[in-house]
This record gives sequence, structure tokens and C-alpha cells, in this order.
Amino acid sequence: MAELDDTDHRLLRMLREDGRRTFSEMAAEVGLSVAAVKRRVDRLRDSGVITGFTVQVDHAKLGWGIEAFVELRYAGTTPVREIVASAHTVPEVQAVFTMAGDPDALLQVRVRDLDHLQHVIDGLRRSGHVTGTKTLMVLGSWSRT
Amino acid sequence: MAELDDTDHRLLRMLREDGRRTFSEMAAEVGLSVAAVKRRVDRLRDSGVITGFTVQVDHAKLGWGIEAFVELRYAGTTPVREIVASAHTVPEVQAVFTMAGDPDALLQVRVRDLDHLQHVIDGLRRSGHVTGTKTLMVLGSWSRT
DNA sequence: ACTGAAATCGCTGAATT
DNA sequence: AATTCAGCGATTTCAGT
Repeated sequence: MAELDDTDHRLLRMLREDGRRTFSEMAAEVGLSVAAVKRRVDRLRDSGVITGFTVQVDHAKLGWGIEAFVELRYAGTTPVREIVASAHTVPEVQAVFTMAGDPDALLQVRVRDLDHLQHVIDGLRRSGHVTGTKTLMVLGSWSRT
Repeated sequence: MAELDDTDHRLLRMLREDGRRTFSEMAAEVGLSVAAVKRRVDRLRDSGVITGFTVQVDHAKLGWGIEAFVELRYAGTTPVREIVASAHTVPEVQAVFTMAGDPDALLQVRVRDLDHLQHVIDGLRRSGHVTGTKTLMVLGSWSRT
């Protein structure tokens, strides 16, 4: 577990709000030189606290307007790595969470419409050792970032 | 819904893999000038397809090693906006999804340890009109980005 | 819409305290 | 660990096609 001071946390918070904020801007805000800020951000990357940078996309604007969570139940013998392996090959699956207890996994999926969702769920039920699904349709969402 | 050609989709994919990729790199890859790539990315931002840039963080490295989903059920009279409003003031809540049917909402939470999780769940049950919770502990996860 | 060039601004590494 | 400075590369704007 990495040792971070207040300045590191401030830099992380700034980058969460805008991952393209420049070192100069951040330096001015925390009261350090540009090179010092760069050294800290480099260190956060090297220590694995920062794993990458990415863009945030409005999927609805791209025509993928439906979001859902699918709870999966598997046959008792199915190893976890097989659950993840079979689920993440489905392009509509955005994230896979393996769970303790019931259900065995939770999938976050994004689809164009309800027909499309039906098709994805059918595919999941056919593949592997899925013994049951429960689908939760997302009506709205809020995210901290 | 925005009109995007193949080049726009390629640029989006590149930025999802690395949100700090330079215009020069992307220009070389898609075979356009730097100025043309910048114009396209600017347009994706202006049209709302790109909503922002952010950093990806390994929360376990920061000592927030436990992740869970909490299904919430509310009294029938509770308006959706009140569900979201009360949940997103809890700092441990990373995301709020309001759902069709049962449960009424799904919260993604991150905590330091199980005591901390217990405390967060107790707080949720006390606040507002929550009539029941079910907590799903995350053992492992995979995400497309 | 894209190109190419010019000006500005930010990034990076080395030397220093 | 932070600062300063110099060299380099990226961003941004604009005229031209």
C-alpha cells in the first residue's frame, strides 16, 4: 500500500476530474514547481496507484442507450476464471464482477435496444454452465467521477 | 445521436486505451494531419460524445480494498431523485443505479474493510425510506477499458 | 474537411540546493 | 525532495486548397 501525502491526494483528485489537466495548472494549484508535480505523478504511475488514463464517453449518444446488470448463477463446479473468461468475450459486457455467495457473478452490459439485450442474455445462458440469470434494467445512473 | 465515421471510432478507441495519447501519435495511426485529428476530437467533445477525461486508480493500493454492490429497496412512495440524492452524499458510494422493478437501486461501494462496510450499510438503512438491503461482495473484477 | 506552417505553451531531464 | 533552466515536442490557430 502506497504512502501518499495530502498533495498526492490533491493531484489524484484533480486528475480524476480532468485527466488531461496540465502539470502547469496543477503546479499552480498545489504551489509546487512543474517538475515536482511531474515527479509525483510519475511516481504514482510507477507505484501502480495510477493504472492509466482514459476518456469518458456518453454511450447513449453513440446509440447504445440501454444499460443493465445481469446476475448469473453457475453450476457448483464452475471455476471463477472460466466465468470471467466466457463473459468478457461478449462485446456488450462492460464489466464482470465475481461475487461471494449468491449470485456467482454480476455483469454490467450495454446494448442498443431491448431486442439486443434479449439476444445477449440468450447468448450468456447458452454459453458455459449458467444455471440462471436475473436482469436488472438501469433507469438512471450517477457516478462519482 | 451523433454521426461518427470509422476514423472517429478509431480515435475514440485509442483514447479509451490511453486518454493522454498525443494528437501526433493518433494522426500517424489514422493517416491524417495533427490539425485534422484535433478538430475531430474537439468535435467529439463539443457534441457531448466525449464527456471528459479521467485517471484510472487502483483503489486497493490506496487501502480501499473491499468492493461491494448493495441492492436497495425503498418504500413505494419514495421518488427516484430522493434515492439518488441521499445515496450520493455517502463518500463510499462510487455509483448509483436506479432500477426498474426489484430492487429499486443498486449502489457500488468501496470501503477499507468489513467493519467499514458494516458502518456504511447501517448508515444507508438509517437514512431515508430504505426498507431492505442485500449486499453482494465482490471477489474479483474485470473491466473492458 | 484536410494540410502545412508559425507561434505559443507544456513537458522532460540534468544540474543544483 | 524541490527548484531552475534549457531543449524539445505538443497544442493551437490560421491561411490556403
